[in-house]
Amino acid sequence: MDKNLIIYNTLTRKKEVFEPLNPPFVGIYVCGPTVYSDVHLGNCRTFISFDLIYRYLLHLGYKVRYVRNITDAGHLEGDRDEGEDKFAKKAKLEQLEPMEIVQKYTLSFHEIMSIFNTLPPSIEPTAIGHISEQIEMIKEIIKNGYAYEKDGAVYFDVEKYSKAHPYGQLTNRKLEDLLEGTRDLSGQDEKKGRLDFALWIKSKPETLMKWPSPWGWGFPGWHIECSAMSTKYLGEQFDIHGGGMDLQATHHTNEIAQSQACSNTAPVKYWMHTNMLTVNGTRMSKSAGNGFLPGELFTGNHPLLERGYSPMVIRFFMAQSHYRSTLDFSNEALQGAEKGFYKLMKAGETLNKLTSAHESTVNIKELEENCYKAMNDDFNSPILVSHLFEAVRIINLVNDSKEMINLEDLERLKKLFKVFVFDILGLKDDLAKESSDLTGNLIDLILNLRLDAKKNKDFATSDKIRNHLTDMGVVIKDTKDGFEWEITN
RNA sequence: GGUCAGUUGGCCGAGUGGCUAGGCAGCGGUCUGCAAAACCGUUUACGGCGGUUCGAAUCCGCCACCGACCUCCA
Repeated sequence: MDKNLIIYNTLTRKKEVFEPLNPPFVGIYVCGPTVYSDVHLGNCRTFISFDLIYRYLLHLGYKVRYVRNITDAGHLEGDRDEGEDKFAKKAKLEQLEPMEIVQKYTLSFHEIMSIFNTLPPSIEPTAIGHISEQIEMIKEIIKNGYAYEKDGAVYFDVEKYSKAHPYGQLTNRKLEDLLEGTRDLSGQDEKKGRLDFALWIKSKPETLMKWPSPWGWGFPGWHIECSAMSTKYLGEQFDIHGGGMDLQATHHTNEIAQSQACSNTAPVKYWMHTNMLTVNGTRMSKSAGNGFLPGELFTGNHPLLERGYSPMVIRFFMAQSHYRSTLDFSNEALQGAEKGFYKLMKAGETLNKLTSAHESTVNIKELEENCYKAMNDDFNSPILVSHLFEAVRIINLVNDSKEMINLEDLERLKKLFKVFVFDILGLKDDLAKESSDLTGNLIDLILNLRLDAKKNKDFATSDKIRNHLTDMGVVIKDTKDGFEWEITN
């Protein structure tokens, strides 16, 4: 098997051969959700993308430690160390304790992730659970001279840091450009430099979520949690750090600076960023009113949705685009994906019924190589999907006796289908075919009566039965000397 | 204004300096009592204008449009 995995590294803006720091171990950290409201569908895309990456790394035989955090404290509105705490605001709004907010949305996040059939991460640390680690890291950064305390708050000194290390490398920006863009500091601001960001924020008397620190009561800044937790579980240097593209400029840039300032090493070898989700061409966002929640997408209960789409259809839809491209949601696109997905699932069923011949007229080995080639090229799932439809074509042709397959190839094809469709793409067949024995027996009985009618050329009766059953969601397919049926919806 | 992406056929979406991804939809056909499913065939697209090249949708430049982040505003 070709293990020549290539990953696009945001840091270098190039595709690079993936070489883990300590093979066969791979450490991967993905910025998780801030659990102050229902998980955004864009977040889901990021986590589904990294689920695919995680699954493929596992399939290649790596011993992967996948860390995805839960942000449950310290995330202020506007990401600029000012404004209200997201949890406190929501708590006030819903008349709950901040920790009730955290619990509520953590649970719903896990539920949605499980519905999308994502594997749970190896470790899912929370910011609140790692306050002391964050404090220790801040102390170290102060000791190294890259942070300063001011009236119970601690800020990172970006300008000083940038003299020793490149600061904006993740977005290819120079410090001067960044400085140019910021406005003058207002008089009461405690920051020395315009670009400085908070590592520790002093609490106000009314702040509910606060902890003691060497600088008094307060809470950690948003960026420090990821640096502290990734260091704790993956070490000062680890292989892959991922997240949405919107985190690249600020959050990840500051993460690099913090870790570098603390332990004097670049924390991450490969930075990976997933692209945004759009709806009818524009970015999905709450303010634009074009965002829907995962639940609304499943049920179709949203003005922009003609109807609901199953979680696996959505997962398949996402797999049909590359993680670094924007993906556009529209009813037309989703319905197209739905057709394709069930075609793929049906082929999987057909595959299990195929019989082998003495020789093969199809090339399964080549197909398999193509599948690996696609995934090895920066996890190119759309190309993989296109090859899987080649598999679908082969399956159907063999089923129609238009091609032949020998036992060895058939086993290879079955394995390929299972590995790529279910293990790697993380899909599962969700066709509603659970029916009681009674229902099944009744349908068989009715269809046998219809078969009799057909034999007597009583097509009026046979069509009447078929039409009625079709209306009830039972799809009938006549075969040479009998029938097949399945229940849809 | 700055930085970075992108603009592909009816829709969604890959990709590559020459060998026409794939899915959905459409059309024609095979099969079928008729259907459905499946299969076969079919519609040859790469924002505009220049340039490099034997050859560019693919490389370069300019322009237009769209998006993200920063800024602004909240």
